[in-house]
Amino acid sequence: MARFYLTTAIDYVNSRPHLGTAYEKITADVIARYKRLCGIDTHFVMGNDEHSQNVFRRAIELGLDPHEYCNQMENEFREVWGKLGISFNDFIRTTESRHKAAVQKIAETSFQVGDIYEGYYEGWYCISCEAFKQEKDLVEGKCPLHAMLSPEWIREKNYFFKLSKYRERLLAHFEQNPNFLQPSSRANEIVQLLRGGLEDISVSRAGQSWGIPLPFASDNVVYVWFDALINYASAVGYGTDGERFTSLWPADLHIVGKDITRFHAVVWPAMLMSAGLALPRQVFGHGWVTFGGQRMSKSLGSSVDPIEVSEHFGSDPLRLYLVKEIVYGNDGEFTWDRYIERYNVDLANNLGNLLSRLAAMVAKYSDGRVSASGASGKLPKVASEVLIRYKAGMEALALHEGAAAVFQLVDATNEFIAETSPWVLAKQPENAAKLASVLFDVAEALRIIGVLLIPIMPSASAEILRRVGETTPLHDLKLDDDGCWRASGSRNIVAASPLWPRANNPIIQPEINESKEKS
RNA sequence: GCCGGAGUAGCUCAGCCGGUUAGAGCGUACGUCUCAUAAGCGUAAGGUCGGUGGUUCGAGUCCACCCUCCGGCACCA
Repeated sequence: MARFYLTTAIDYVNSRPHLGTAYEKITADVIARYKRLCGIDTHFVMGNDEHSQNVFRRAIELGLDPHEYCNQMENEFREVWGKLGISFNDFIRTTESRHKAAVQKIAETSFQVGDIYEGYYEGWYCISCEAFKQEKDLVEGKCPLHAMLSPEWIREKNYFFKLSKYRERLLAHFEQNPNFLQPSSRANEIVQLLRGGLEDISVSRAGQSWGIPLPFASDNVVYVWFDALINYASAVGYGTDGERFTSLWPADLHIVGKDITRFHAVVWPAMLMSAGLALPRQVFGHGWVTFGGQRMSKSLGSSVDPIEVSEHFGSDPLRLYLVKEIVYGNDGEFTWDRYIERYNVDLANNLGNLLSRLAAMVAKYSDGRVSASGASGKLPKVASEVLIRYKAGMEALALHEGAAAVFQLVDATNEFIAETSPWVLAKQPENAAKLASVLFDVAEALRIIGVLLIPIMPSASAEILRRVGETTPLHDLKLDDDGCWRASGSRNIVAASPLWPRANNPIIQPEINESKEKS
């Protein structure tokens, strides 16, 4: 059986996830569910990144043991992902022993082949933070968190990874695998970077307790990327379950934010080369969800709570909005006005209303049941064209195109009803066969719509399929069979209250904090 | 400063390798059906495609310069 291993970036546990973070998980989930719908054995991994001095400090501030703090954050994250319908198969935390084993194994392997060596790292060091600071992070030469103290220029012995050694191999990989990093504009940036040369990177810090010790130098803990990136391997058994690792590695797709594509497209592949492991097949760098024109950020007051959004209409409309309205790979704006607009148009007026129209007509004209009659109108052809466009979009990670294709079938079905006017046919006994055919076609189009929407709106799809009499359980439906027109059988059509009531009253918008004027 | 991206109808955006009257959705105006969630369907108005100058038989689509906005420029997840 074909398999697909998909990951998102693991998240820093500094606060509850905002809509921007949720966007990444939702789009990845759409891909995962799409692959499953295609009958592919899909393994979808997410997780939390817990080793960081910031996390450690935050826990201390709250008077918590860091592990305890991370446990609490895990629960919060899991709760949000659960409410958004994220169907991950595994959730990895970097403090888990399986992760520690993998990091140490890769570090050891890399060390053995001579890719990790002792060196000196220099920089501004804030004593209170117990961490090095970048020049750009300092405000007037001071640590923004501890402005009372002047940072010190410190030279520390730690370990470096020979990133520079892999420059040519990485360049060759980019040349030979033009789809390795998407969107392609990102790949161009990376190639430029590689041509310009690579510097070795520091991969450890001395004198810290919160982290994974280097196996060959236990007074050093592994630093940031050399820890976090390895989650993709540790989650599938590297260092703990070789058989499992062999069956799942390499990853087919890493979904990450565009800001960290470099680490996934340069550092991570180099680490894998050093450890003698295969590279992931593809990395996709998505854009930001902006709010008020700005990237979501708690400190700027430009963040939106995904749970708050989903409490209005449910998680499905939010998922649809994010997938359909934002070109995957580009930035996209979230506004409450536009969100409500799309909800009303796509879901209340078009798809939801279509479902109601069908149910009412079938109840009135056909005793709640539709049967295939042989002759069909234009919908089978439209449906097959839509299926092709849908698949093309999803396969190419143009998720917005896949989603848009489904709604082309919704539109065509509403048009078809207007063109055939079943209410007129119903008054003409001689047109009974025609009427039956029209009603069946509409029901069948809706059934296909329900199937195609499974990855995007899983809960709503289940309800749509129930109402149009699809009896196969959701997880048994397969795109290549059930996404095609079925010109046979008869089905009960369930009449029920509107799936998405029109939102006529404006939502009371949550207070938007004015972003502070930056001086 | 360097590199890259973007600037197309009121709004949000499509426009691949240059080719007939520049597209979609929403919004607006008008018309229309009545099965439906005052939803559906149809028609129309609306754009000198950031600016200037080029290449070309022909440019939103290529080139140069300029203006505006955004991102990246490496140890920050």
